[in-house]
Amino acid sequence: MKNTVEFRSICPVATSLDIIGDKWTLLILRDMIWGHKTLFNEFQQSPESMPSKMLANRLKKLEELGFVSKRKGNLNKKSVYYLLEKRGLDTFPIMVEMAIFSSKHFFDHLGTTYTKEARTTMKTDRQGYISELVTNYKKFKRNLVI
Amino acid sequence: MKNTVEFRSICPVATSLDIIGDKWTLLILRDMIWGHKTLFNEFQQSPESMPSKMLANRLKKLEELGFVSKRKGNLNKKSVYYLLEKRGLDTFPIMVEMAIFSSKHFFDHLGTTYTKEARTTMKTDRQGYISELVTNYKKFKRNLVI
DNA sequence: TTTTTTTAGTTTCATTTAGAAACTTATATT
DNA sequence: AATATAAGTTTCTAAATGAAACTAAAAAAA
Repeated sequence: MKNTVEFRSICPVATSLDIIGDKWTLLILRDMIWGHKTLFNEFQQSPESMPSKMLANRLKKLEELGFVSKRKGNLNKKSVYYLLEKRGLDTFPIMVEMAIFSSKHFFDHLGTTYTKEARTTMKTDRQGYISELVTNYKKFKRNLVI
Repeated sequence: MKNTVEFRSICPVATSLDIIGDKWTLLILRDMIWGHKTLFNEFQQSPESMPSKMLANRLKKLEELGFVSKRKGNLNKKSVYYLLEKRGLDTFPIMVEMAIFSSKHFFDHLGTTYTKEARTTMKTDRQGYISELVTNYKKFKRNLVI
């Protein structure tokens, strides 16, 4: 098992794909940003049912790359909290573009209900939407009692 | 080998990952948009050296999904031209965000030279940058003699 | 016209990665 | 003391990747 990222070229798109180009990595960050999830078993509850082996593997990689940090609970010593760092938050614009793309082109497959206005907000005030969610996350992180 | 995309959930981010969440798919689209590449062997020349099996597999998938179209050459009957359709062009904003992300966070790895001003243009006039490249591609496609 | 080259793939096979499921270890709760 | 919970790890099978050799049709060269 490899533990360092291999860069295939100096292309910025390829470089991003070398890091986040798989089916699971971004879903963890999605759950952190949109769902304020922090615990291993919270990530497991997501509708995509990430296998625990994959989850452990990707959390480790995300930590090594400085996307997230890991904190052992003080109150409950069995809990391990994963929190977003700046680098992790900076993947958010990529995910927003992904959301805009798939709700435009794969609309049928996504639930009509939540797609309609969510997409409108993202498109009409993309930067504002991003900023607000980032601000919210930071507040959540500040107030979190571990 | 599977030939239909399986959607794991109705999350718009997950849905995009189900389609473009791998190390090769977007690189083909990158070469089409930025490099105006159209032929099988042109894609093979890219610095990431995509294996021909992967390339054939991904081109087929991209065609099935309506991201690209395939045209047999008139002039040279042995050439097969791959061209971007609207759906393929619409992945461009995702790639731009990827480029902004990796040139910000993995600067050391990318060549200093081309990173500096390319990133400035993308950030300061993101929408303009996107529109121009899309316009350029459309012009290229219109004028292409097959 | 025969030979060689080019283009666009396909096939084969070894290696790597993914994923399901059962298991483990430390801590917490009853 | 017994049971449950959280966060993983291990094991094993299936699927995807990738290197390399191969193929078929068309074009160019000899």
